[in-house]
Amino acid sequence: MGMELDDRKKIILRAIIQTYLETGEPVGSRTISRYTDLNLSSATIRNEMSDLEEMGYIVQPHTSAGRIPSDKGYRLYVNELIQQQAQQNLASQETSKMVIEKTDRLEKVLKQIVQVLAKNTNYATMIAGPSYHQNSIKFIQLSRVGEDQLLATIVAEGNLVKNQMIRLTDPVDEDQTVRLNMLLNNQLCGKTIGEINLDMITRMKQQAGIHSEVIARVVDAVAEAIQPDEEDFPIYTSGATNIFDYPELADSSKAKELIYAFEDKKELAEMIREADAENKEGGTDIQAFIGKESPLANMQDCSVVTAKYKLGNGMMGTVAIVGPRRMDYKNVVENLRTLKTQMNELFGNGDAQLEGPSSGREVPGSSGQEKK
Amino acid sequence: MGMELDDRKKIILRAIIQTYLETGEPVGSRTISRYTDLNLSSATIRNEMSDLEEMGYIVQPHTSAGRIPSDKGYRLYVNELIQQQAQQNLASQETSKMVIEKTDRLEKVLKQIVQVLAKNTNYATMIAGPSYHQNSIKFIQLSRVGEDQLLATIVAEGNLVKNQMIRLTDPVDEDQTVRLNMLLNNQLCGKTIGEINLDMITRMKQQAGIHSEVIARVVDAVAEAIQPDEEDFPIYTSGATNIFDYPELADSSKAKELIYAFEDKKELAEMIREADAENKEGGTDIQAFIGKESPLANMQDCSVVTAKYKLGNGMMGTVAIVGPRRMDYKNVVENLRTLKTQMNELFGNGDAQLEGPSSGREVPGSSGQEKK
DNA sequence: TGTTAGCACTCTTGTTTGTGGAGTGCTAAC
DNA sequence: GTTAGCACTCCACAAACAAGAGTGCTAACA
Repeated sequence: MGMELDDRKKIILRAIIQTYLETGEPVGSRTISRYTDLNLSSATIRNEMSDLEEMGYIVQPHTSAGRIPSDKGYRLYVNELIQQQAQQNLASQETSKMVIEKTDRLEKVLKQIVQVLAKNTNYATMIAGPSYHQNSIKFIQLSRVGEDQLLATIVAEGNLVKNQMIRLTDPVDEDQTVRLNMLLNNQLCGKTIGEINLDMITRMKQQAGIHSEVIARVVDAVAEAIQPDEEDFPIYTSGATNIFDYPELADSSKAKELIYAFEDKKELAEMIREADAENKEGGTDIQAFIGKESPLANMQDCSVVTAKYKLGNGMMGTVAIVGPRRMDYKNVVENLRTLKTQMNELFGNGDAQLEGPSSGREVPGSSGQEKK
Repeated sequence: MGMELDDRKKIILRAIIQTYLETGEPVGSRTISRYTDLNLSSATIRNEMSDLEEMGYIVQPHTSAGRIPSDKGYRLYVNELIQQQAQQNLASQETSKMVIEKTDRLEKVLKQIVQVLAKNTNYATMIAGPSYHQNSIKFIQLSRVGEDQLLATIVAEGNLVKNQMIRLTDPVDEDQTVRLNMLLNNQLCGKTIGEINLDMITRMKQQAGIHSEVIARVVDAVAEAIQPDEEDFPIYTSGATNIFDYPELADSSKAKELIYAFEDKKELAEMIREADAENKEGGTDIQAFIGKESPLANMQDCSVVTAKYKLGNGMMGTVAIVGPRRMDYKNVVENLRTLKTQMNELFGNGDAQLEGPSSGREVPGSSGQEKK
């Protein structure tokens, strides 16, 4: 019995998958017989398909229907695709129609990315910005806003900015503010946010001595500001409604769950984390989760393709594209690859060219011109 | 012919509407005959319904089906509802299960509001935060980040904070920075952001004299930071997926448009603006847009109920609830009313109790305790 | 004059039934 | 190993049908 996956079977499998991706309907032996240049009759194809089914690469929705690819079949196809692409990754990039405008606000870049990807692929896209957590603090500016109010402005590597209002029980004067400012800077500058732990904070409180009450509050506030909270993992999405274009996802119950995930974003953050975790072991930067492999329960009927990108200043972002199982993997992978080169062009050459957002978003960036 | 809307007709109409709101299905004469305590036979009801239809308060989906309320019918019902509620608005408020936690970050309050409303009503909700535009500038802090970089931190009334990175062509020293800082503060403090126009900016550039090149860039940057941009109208949404629970909105094409509006938010901003515009003329603070009255083309099949709230520091926010035509107006209006009292409790007593977000969102607020 | 019972009629909704088509598996011939 | 042929299966779609809900109208009634 011809039970190994010889070349002919591969060709047929690929033909089945490609046809199915285009039409979305189970594909029969006759179609393949014409579609390929193998010059085989439908009967022969039928035999091969029977084998392919037994091997688990394709399935029949019901007897006497055509075949559709199984997750295993997609897997094979996608793996090949990713490897192929990796080799000739310079060839097709020039043909890309992706345009990421230069801008100096990270937030805007991220929004653009998801929008462009959503438009190019017609799937739902998302991107997770860099986590504030791994950046080190550049400096802290303490300003008196009123008698008993201070504003702490914390600037981290990559020009991420966070603001924190501090309301005090007792008034402070300008002098104290300056001293506090120095103390904070001495202790915290250069440390990464992850490094700043409770130990350090209590030590600072002790060193404070005289105004220990005031400083306790200030230090606490600053500590809170830089603690990674839910907002620390900013996520932008675009094209969530694209899923309505794919009938297999558009029925109310599934669509509701998917859309909810894109609205809520907490689940998405979870997904990104899981995807990143798996990505570490694997070598490639592009990762595909097909059907049941999907990291999220809601997305068992979808495929998710993720990729990691440099965002300047050593920050990394992860982008994910969510579509139906029968997504156009080729197009998706191509888009992700061209995005990669674009990002390298934008951020590859060394130093900061854009400001990071505060806590990931929404703080206006520079109007400074980029050095071209 | 009994062509004026006498009391009995009103009762029947109300009964029809209420029943329809509950069941979602056309309601027949027999149902009303039992449901009301009028003790009338279905035949009589039929006659009355025939009249009501001729008057335009109800319609028949097809011959020999029950009746459903028309927009005009809803209008009457809702108007009554709003007025009734306005009178007895103290009675039922205690029974509310709405809980807005005290917190000192405006952003979080807004998020909470939409979430609670979405949960209580099971409709899609949104809130537009205060526009930065009408607030006046409290002070500006200019900090040197590097040789050729400045960070401008702009604090406005209500403790809205904006950050703006400024990249310069030439380096500046500490001394210049301080002088620039003073100039900016002298000129801009106390002005509302709306007041700061091009005139003022060019005047400042002239006054600058010596480092006019540097100051031009700084002033421009600050000006840009406080210009109302798209982000100036922050909108939070929740429960967009609730619309899937209402079959009349859940079919793909309509759902797609609605969900898209909630994802994109630009359209929502537009809607809020229109609603606010209409709200000015009308006296009441709660406004209902029923079916075709809806301010957005996408929402012609929905009803939208909006309300305005104080958010402290004289800021106003507008909240909107979007559901099917047959939404539970009573519950919605009740929820909006209790929200109103809650907000008054939280923000009614005078001064700033929370920090505003930068550009409306995402800047960490104070950990300072509220004075209770 | 307003109210009610009765009845024929209409329209929707759900179910059943039947038919065409696409596709398969198998067998036998090449 | 490949292919033609054929019987069989199953879905998708349409037509036919029955049940139910509700109406409008007419005629009787208080």
